[in-house]
Amino acid sequence: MTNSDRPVRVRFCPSPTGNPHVGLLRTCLFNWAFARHTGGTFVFRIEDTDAARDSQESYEMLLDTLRWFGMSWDEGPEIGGPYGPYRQSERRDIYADVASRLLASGHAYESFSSSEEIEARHRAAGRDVKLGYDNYDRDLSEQQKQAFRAEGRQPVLRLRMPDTDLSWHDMVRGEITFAAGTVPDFVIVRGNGDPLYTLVNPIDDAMMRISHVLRGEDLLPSTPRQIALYQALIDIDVAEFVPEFGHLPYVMGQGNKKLSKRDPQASIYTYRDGGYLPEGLLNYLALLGWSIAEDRDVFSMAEMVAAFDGHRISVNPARFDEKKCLAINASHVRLLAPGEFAQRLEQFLAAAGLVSTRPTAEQAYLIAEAAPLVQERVQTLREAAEMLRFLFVAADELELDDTAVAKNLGPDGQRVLAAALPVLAELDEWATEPIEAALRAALIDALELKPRVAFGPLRVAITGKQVSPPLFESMQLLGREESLARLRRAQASGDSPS
RNA sequence: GGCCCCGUCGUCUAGCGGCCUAGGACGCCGCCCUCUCACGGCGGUAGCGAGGGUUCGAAUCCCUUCGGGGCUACCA
Repeated sequence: MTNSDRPVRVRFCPSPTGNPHVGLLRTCLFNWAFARHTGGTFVFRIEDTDAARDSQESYEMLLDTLRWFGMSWDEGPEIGGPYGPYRQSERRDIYADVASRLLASGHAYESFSSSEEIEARHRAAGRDVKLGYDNYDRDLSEQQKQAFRAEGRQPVLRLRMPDTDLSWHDMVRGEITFAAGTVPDFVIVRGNGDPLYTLVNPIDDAMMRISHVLRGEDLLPSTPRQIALYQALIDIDVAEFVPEFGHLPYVMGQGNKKLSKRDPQASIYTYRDGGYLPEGLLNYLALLGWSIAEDRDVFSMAEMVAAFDGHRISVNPARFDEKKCLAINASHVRLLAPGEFAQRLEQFLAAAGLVSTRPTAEQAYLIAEAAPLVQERVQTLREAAEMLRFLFVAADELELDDTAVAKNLGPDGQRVLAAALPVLAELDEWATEPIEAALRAALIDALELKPRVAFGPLRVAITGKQVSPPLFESMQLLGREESLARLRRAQASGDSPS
């Protein structure tokens, strides 16, 4: 069986440290999309072998984030699967067993050298001390080992690297070769018996029958070591094959720095709480190193899945551009069916505390009516919520923007308010059309004002801001009472400028 | 230092020897639409890091060089 006709099994295997960040989720997305495209299996595994840094909170954020994005996993935490458990902290016996077999078969050996000793040997031989481990303990005799042990030394386990070139065909970068002798024997088990990432990651991939390893570029230099380990694992019947590798480009932050986990710009939660749509963020993440076609960059996940065959992945690092991310999100906001947009807006308004957790009938009505007014004006749900805030507060609680007041509610503005109030008060039918007609007659025709001059003061009085949903619709939604109250309040505020 | 990866508009990219006087998107700048802001429409700005080859022909292939990045842990 060749790699190309083996069933596709890919995995996402983060370590639960810190916030889920965009680079991590980009990698997850590519794996997920590849699995869905090929009809393969998407495995979710938690690499919690570093007790000092791992946290339960981080673990839960990871699951939470995948669910928010709608990236479901076929095997993994909480659902199990045929190759479980899927948390490495629960697999320690497996690693101990494999490590001992590696040792017994001679693929691994005990190494007693301290880093000082390694360095000293390099110095003595006139070699560069940065060369790394010198494979000194490869062929220690039993007596030598006994002697070290007698000194109280705890050996680490190292993998014996083959003395051949190590190369592979990278799914995104093509042929990559590391010359024989450039990769020293590396540690797979600590002196205290703890297995290292270098060991457990390939073991799990092998035992879970992972066919394609799509991961960050930072892991590229460790690939020759893993291939060597795979060969050893095949030899002792733990692995059946060496998977395909593909190394995804970095996601960079502003400037030319790799996006740091601590950077708020990197945190998925910054976007979720900021009112981004999961499909919008996902779409942008997909653009970080992949393109669907020559002249398209807005697409759905269904379209991505249909197109994502592992090709067209870029080799260049991608900078995370917040403006473009926002623009892509805005496109998805507009793409939402009106009812769907209203529903998500309702959830966001509730989460923001602007409406009750279970909106009242009146609130639900307002949201349904107002949503279409803002859907094409905003880029995020948060922005929509802010734009509609005026609908959910009483006239006396409405905050008036200072500069908006200064620019619109001076003497000229007062003249507008004075002219508008009686007309509106006497209006027969309180609906958008009559409101507009009456105001145009009273302000544009009678006072000969330009529209923007005429409606500005009313807009500020009604919404508190210079930028708002369409004015007449806003007044209509607010109702006559409330609208008149706001206009009168604006008159009062004009009397005593602050 | 050694090893490895990368280099097309400001940014993300298309391009895989002729279709390229280099296409799209975001951004930015104009104009139109317009009750504000958006949306939408139209137009504009701006790029193959450099130098050598190979070839009738190079953004595309080769070499060198410069620049950026990563790894070089008993982290992952």
